[in-house]
Amino acid sequence: MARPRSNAEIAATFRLLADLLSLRGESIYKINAYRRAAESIAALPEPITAIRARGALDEIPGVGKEIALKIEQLLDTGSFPLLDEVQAEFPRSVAELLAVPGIGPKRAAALYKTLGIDSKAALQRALDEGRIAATPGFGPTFAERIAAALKTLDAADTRVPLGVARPLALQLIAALRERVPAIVHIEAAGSIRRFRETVGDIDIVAAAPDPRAAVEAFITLPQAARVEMHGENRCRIVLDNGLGADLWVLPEQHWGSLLVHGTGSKYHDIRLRDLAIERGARLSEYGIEHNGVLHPCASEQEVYDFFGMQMPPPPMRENTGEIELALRHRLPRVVTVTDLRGDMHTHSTWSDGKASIREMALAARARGYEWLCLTDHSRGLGVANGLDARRLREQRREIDALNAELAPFRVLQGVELEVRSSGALDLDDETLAALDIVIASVHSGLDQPRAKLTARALAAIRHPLVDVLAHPTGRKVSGRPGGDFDMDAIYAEAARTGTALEIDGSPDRLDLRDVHARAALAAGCLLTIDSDAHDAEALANIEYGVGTAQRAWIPPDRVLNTLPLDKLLARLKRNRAQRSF
DNA sequence: GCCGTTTTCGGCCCGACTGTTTTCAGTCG
Repeated sequence: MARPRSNAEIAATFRLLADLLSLRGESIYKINAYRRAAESIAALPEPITAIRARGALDEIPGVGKEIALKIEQLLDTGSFPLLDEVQAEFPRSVAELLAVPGIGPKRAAALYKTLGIDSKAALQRALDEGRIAATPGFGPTFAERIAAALKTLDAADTRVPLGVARPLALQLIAALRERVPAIVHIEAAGSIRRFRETVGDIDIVAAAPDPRAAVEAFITLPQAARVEMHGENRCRIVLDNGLGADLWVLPEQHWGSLLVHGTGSKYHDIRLRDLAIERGARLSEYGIEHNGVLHPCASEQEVYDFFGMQMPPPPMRENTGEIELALRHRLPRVVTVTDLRGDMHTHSTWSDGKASIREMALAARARGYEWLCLTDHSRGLGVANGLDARRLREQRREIDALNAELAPFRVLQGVELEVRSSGALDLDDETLAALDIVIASVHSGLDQPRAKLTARALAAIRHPLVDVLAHPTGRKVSGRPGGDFDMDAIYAEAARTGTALEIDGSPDRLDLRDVHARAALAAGCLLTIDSDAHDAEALANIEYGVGTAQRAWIPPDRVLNTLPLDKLLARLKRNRAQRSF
């Protein structure tokens, strides 16, 4: 490997080291120390090179003298003695075996030493040749299980987008509720509840008087292509698409501790259990054991109350500093769905939406909004039936009539304005000035070089009639990486001009993503959280945007669409007036 | 290897499931 520089690369090196040491049978505590340091480094908000320059490496949680030294050697020379030594013992590709479910360090080391299996590919070959089934200590049962695991590993190679996993989870929950009416609580936990943009498997937790009955019902659901394991209160099925789904069920009095445990993250959870130990107690999904007595926790609040700390919203539970702040009662208040007074980015049948303006407005009002910005595409996006100046004037008449009828609810007329490949805006200033709000989008030419692409975004941000830059990077969760923008330049210019940056809640976009939104917040930017809905139902996608904003610790006073109508209009007007043509 | 509201030594998250285990190791979340 080239010399690691980035936090992610340094973290990956320590993960690899931990894996290789586990093959060697090194102390689990030493291995866990390296793993903890790796996770800690991966979650750092600033480049590790900057921390090193400050001489503050050992201030990183889980990094002491030894690991700090190894980090320095890694940065300077690309390796360190222990890494070289253990790699001489086990080729790094042997670590691939650990990713196969059912193979841990002991079996991986045995496979390498007895059969010379040094990679996932070699494992597959050995299985095909029947060498594993024939080896004492492994046998046909093990070989079968591993072969099946390898197949699903390849099929469901990576994590699936949140926008795919969450609806599946909600379906499973509805189906199970129907079959087991005695279920008291049930929720999608894990990375779904934390609104991570991709999901490794579905975690569902439930409270019911008879856990076993719920487990039995779950494993016989038609959605279960395969049952991987099941016991008294836990089970795991595999869905048709290869995604795993775990269910944990306990009686109602344990619901709170079970939900905390199921929500994670793993490292948040471990940190809580450490806190319990410091107080002479033990925390598990059953509750808190203190002086030999188990105190079940029926609500999450009870768990956090035991530690005298605030309860972080699930998207903040990543052990990236939230626990320390919660202990000091200094957790920032983050924006919630109920803080939002309206949606700033929606479409109708006037461009490529599926619902009329009236349908969108009624659905928005039913959500409890005070206002809705209708932002159909501008003419340049021909595929979306974009609007020109004449059609915008026609649309204004329809909106005015609707507003007369729906008052005090208000539909604001806006546009999602194309920023052309040349950098020019798609409509003239006179047309834009007549609109209530303008959000600008870079849809085309996302493969342009960094300088040109960034210049387009900056031109839009600087334009006095542009209020919001929509989905700023253009990335898609399911694959498209997004344009090579200079994000720091975009944050700086947006902060300077007061142009808001969007967190687009459409689950395939989530753009800005969590880390970008956090950086934008730090740079002093104003944000919007939008659904980008193309039909009435999709207005609910705002929840994904709010989840992403919570992951970025965005407070409500930095989100434009928490403003009531009069303040929003005044804010837009004032911002336009302050920026001269 | 790291760390400290009992500690600079002696701990290190916790419980469930699987397999072939006749009392527990390995793996997982």
